[in-house]
Amino acid sequence: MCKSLFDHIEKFTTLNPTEIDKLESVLNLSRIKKKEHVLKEGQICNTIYFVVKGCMRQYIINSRGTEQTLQFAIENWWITDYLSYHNHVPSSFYLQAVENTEVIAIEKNALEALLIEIPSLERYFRIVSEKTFGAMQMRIKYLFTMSAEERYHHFNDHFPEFVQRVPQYMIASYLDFSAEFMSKIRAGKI
Amino acid sequence: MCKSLFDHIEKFTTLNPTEIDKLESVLNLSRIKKKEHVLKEGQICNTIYFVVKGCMRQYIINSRGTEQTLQFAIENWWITDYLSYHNHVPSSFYLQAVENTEVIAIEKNALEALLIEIPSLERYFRIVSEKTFGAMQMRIKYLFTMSAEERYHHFNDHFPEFVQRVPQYMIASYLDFSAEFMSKIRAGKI
DNA sequence: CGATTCTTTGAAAACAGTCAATCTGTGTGG
DNA sequence: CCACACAGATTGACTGTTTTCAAAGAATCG
Repeated sequence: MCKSLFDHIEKFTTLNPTEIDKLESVLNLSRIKKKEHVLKEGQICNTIYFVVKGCMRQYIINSRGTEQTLQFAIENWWITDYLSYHNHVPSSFYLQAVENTEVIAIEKNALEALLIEIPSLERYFRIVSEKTFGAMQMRIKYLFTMSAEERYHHFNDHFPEFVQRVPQYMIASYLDFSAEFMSKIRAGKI
Repeated sequence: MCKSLFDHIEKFTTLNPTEIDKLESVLNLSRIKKKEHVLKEGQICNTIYFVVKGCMRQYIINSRGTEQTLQFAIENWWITDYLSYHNHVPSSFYLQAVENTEVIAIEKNALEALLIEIPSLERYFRIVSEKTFGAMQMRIKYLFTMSAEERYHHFNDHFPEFVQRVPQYMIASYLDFSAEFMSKIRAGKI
């Protein structure tokens, strides 16, 4: 069901029935199995994804062969590699389902054409992008100013349900410390 | 002169003469002296800034009283605190001129009204925001995967002129290490 | 169950920070 | 034009946080 997307759009702008129809025609509802990838390093990203249900993540594999999660997307978040998407260059990232996930996928060509046709939709994506950017600025602030332990507690306090939901090693790398260290923080051994 | 902004807009979309006039009417050209602030922590950010000439930075003061630069904006970049701007909450950041800087400032109210009027402009800001977001994703990747020394060399290789232009302690904090450590890297003592 | 996948533990080591002192350069006022 | 003040850069000794590695212990899933 695409209702959650339309509800989300309603928060920022309005679409008339014709516009809704047009938008609906470019949406591809898709189920991604846990651990399945929708993008791998080296591929060009031509799609943006809206999470209807479940959880996606963006990660890289570092020089020691360990996965590091850079971003999560849960219900009502968009996720893609915007650099690859806009510049048509190979991606540096993996996009993977953390759980069995339902997404709405939109292809770049179809979307870009539609955005020119529907200013309200352009507006929606502008606002969402700017807000996400604001969240990213705060994320960098936290990474820069808090110790590993502080980052863990802060995240745990703000997203307790999320911490239950995904494997610890993904949270650890998202907060930029090792899975072992997170385990020690949790055990109160720090 | 606002030519640089119009040139930048031309890269992504086109405005007709009427639209250019309307846009021009909301632009405030302003000179910011080196070290002068356009936003301080606790204030609500109602303005976005386009750097015509010079350099601005976003920074915070950490718990030990040290400034940490989170973002730079040089010629043709936009800078603001998007969280404060969109949610109308007190900012966590300082926005300051690194050099004597010419900016084009636009007030939120005027801009948001204009964006509804001029879809092409909405389009411009959407694309710029998404591209900046893509750059931020890469920045986080570098922060996560490279050692302090690697980050320094990488930055130095990609932006040698910029490293000359701003104080080292700002670069150091932008790359998330101490000024002292940067000094040691430069001296080859690492 | 049996096989992964994920988490925990402890010891040793590395990386980078802190602090305090010194050095360098640059712009300003006398 | 000099002297001084101040901002920025460097240095070394010490400290501490976090990583790495390896091994063992839970938990989950077909």
